[in-house]
Amino acid sequence: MDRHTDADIAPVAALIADPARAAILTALLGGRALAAGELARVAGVSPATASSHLARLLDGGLVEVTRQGRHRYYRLAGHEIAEVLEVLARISARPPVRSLRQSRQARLLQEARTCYDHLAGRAGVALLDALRGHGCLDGERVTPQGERLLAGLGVDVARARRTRRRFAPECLDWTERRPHLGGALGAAVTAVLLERGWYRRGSLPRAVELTGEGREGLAALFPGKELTSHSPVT
Amino acid sequence: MDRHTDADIAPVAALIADPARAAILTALLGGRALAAGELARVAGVSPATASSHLARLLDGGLVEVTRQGRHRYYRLAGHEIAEVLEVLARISARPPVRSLRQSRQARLLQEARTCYDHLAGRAGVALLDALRGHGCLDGERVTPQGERLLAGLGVDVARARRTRRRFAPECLDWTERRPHLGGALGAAVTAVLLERGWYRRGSLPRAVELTGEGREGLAALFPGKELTSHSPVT
DNA sequence: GGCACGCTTCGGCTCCGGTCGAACCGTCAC
DNA sequence: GTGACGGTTCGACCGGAGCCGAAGCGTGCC
Repeated sequence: MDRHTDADIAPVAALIADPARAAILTALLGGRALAAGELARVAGVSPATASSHLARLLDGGLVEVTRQGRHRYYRLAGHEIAEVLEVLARISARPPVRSLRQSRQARLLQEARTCYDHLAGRAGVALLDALRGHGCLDGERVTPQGERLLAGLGVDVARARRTRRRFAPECLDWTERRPHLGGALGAAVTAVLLERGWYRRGSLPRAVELTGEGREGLAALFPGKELTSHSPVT
Repeated sequence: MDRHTDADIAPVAALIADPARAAILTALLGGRALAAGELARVAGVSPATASSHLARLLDGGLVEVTRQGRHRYYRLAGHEIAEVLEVLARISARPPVRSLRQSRQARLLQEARTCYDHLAGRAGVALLDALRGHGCLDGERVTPQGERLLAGLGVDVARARRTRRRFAPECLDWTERRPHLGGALGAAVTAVLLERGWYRRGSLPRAVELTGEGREGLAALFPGKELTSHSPVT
């Protein structure tokens, strides 16, 4: 068989294969655009090296850039890219935890993080469970009851449905090994949760944390459910 | 942020990043186990080089091997690996077609191929459409009507449901850009189609082709639907 | 204007990893 | 046994890619 009849996956894989670039891409999985300097720090390389990596990622279409003053903010080029990184993470070994600080950071990410633009980790899995448990979702369809609940929360379900992106796929969580809500609906719900201040961005690029209002709001929305683990991460 | 708190995706990506290894993995997407020599030919490298690549893939857990006499047959290490390759293919550029022969091969693969262990290409997409169009599937659930139809075909739906693998996810087809049936159910259905001789393995590693019985059988099963394109690939 | 800062470009260094031929090991055929 | 064949291992070669310091470019601040 002639290999040229197939899509050429090697070049894209090569872009992800470098440790510095992988670190950059993983940091961008947080969904926010980050400045080149920050990314250099994240990847543990000099600004010169990071710049060269970013140029290659840009050329390969994995990231996009916007200039703002003397900063250049980089972000992932789309949710398909995020999907590739998530799927890769699922079959990659989790490196051993080396320090107390790392262990705390790891636990923060396991608890609640963004997966590009939707909620993941224990919180994301629990949210999907709660939606299903309250009969808001049937497969990928939103039930009438779900429409009411989401509308009350401020989620524009109809708008999410109009996008070309898949509506409400399950996204297998690589720390929990169980699904959380992805797709256009997952992104819309997560955007609302952040706007309302129920979750806020944490100190790590991908981490988010539940706020006091969030705890109350979610408890009212899903009575009898606990959306996060009982012991806060310390 | 410390990058060690995340799964490190770079090593796995590096395994896929080499053109020869990518060709080997893509060939193994056909779902069959192939001998080392065949894979060397497919990748366009010497047996020595291929052997070194296969050793690395084995070490990285991407492939498995079984010895049979003086042959060693390699296969993908699981459907998660196949998933990674498919997702990567989706964001990778399709290389330009260079010759008539390649163009014919490409058209064969577009028409019908296996995606590790389930049917893909136009045929796979049409099959999912037919199942949905006849009310056999509702989201990921099999309807009573679907149970009857699949049982008549000889698919053991209950057994597919018992596996730990996801039951009936949609798998976005990278040539058609529309979903086909994946997961445990997709694999079970495809196995039956091959057992019955409705499809048979083609000359290319991943290609399959509809047989005469297959055309009749599918037409009887899904009256009024055409499961493949009207013009045969020549 | 002048300086500080963020980022990129350039040049040169180093090293990892892909490549093959040749030799080696095991299996099958006769 | 002996030869053919499939596959792996070894050793040597070579090119590409990652790395950094220094210099260059543009923007913002005072």
